[in-house]
Amino acid sequence: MAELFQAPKGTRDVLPPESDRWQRLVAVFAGVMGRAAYGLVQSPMFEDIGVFQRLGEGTEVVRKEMYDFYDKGDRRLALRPEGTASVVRAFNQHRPTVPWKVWYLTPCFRYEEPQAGRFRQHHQVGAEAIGSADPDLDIEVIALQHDFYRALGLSHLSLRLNSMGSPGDRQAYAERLATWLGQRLGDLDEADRANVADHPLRVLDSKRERTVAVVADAPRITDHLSDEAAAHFARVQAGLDALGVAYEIDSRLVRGLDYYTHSTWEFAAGALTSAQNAVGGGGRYDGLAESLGGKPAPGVGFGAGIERILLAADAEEALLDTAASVDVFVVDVTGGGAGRNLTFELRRNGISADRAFDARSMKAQMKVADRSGARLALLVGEEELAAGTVTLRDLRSGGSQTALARGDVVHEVAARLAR
RNA sequence: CGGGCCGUAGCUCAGUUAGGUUAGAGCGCCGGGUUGUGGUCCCGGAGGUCGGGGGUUCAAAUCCCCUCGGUCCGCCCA
Repeated sequence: MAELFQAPKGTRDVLPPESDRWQRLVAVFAGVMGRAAYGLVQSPMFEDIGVFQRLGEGTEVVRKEMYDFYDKGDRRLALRPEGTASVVRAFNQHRPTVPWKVWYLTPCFRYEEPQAGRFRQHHQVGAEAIGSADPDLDIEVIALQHDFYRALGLSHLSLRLNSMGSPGDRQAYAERLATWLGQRLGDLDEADRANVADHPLRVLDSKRERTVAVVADAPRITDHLSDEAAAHFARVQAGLDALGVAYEIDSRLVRGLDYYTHSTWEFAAGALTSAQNAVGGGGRYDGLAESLGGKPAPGVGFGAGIERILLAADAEEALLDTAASVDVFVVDVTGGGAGRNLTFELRRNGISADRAFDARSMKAQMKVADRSGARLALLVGEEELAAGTVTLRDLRSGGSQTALARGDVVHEVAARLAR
């Protein structure tokens, strides 16, 4: 026997019926974004590694989790670890009219140890609005993300919101924080000390006990915003209030990616007890387009992890599996040809239909018909074939049967299904 | 990168503590229950190198060593 291959570590096959939940999730997302005039963008799953390195040298994602490789042309490429960078790169490349409002569905790759809600390949839906600094776009994007979760039936979600201020504010605050933390190095957890000088904001994100205790008293970014940034933040809060999107301000919220300015936020699933309870997050990234070599262009967007959303949905018993079924099941005990033709005739007239294969017995075919969930069975035996008829059996109401002329089948079935 | 738990049929698991007849169950799958008909019920069947390798022993799913997976926690993140 040849070696039995398995899906690589940290990856999963999504099969029916679970894949049906994916389809519905994506359909809900496409609906929410489509109604808000966001269009689908498809971009390559790999890019020049530089595109992702601009996400920030302070991020774990870039520092040690990148799936990078050299291709046959000696180009250094990487599989995308997140969705925003490629979209911004595409924006720079194509210069669409602004604001450019797009959504995406993509796998993301990160080389890390798998655990509950964490994979080497996971999937995100997300949206970006690029080319406008209007705080109403921050609001629009946050509210759309919120509405997406609600449309899925999720209710136990919390939204934490923060502002990183303008790029200047962020820089000034980082320096202020580095100085403050530098005076308390000895009190920090050893593992966090290395970040103080170069990536002080990362220290705010630490979950280590000693560090958390120290950071509780650290200066808050929201106390050091410029007037302009403070006004932006106030407008965002007012807008969310007006749209009924609940949130709490968390001035220590620092997300994993370094490019955020102004609004930054994260949705967590209260129903998830695992450590990986973030189901999505986003922020404004006014400096990213420029750092990717484009003209300066502000932008704002979010990503949401499909696997995590489905875990949260499981916990809330939302977005449940629905048994996929067809309307009609065709049983043919005359060899299969008549049933094949009838099945396609139904399908070509917009009626979902399936059939059995391998010339099995009528009993066996009826079992399959039952499992298929079909409302109606159409039976073709030697008698029907000779008489030019098809027997219609109602599988739900006790099994009443009627004979139909072969030529009337589609019409009759359609009429029955319409009831 | 550090740590815990777990690998026996397609799935969920017994059996491992005190090694011993052809390794079991439920579900699922296939066939049958007399002359074309599902869901309940009954009968039968297929399907497992007990994760892999080595060792101890008359004898290993069971004991020992190594190894590979899976899973979960920390850290980090969706």
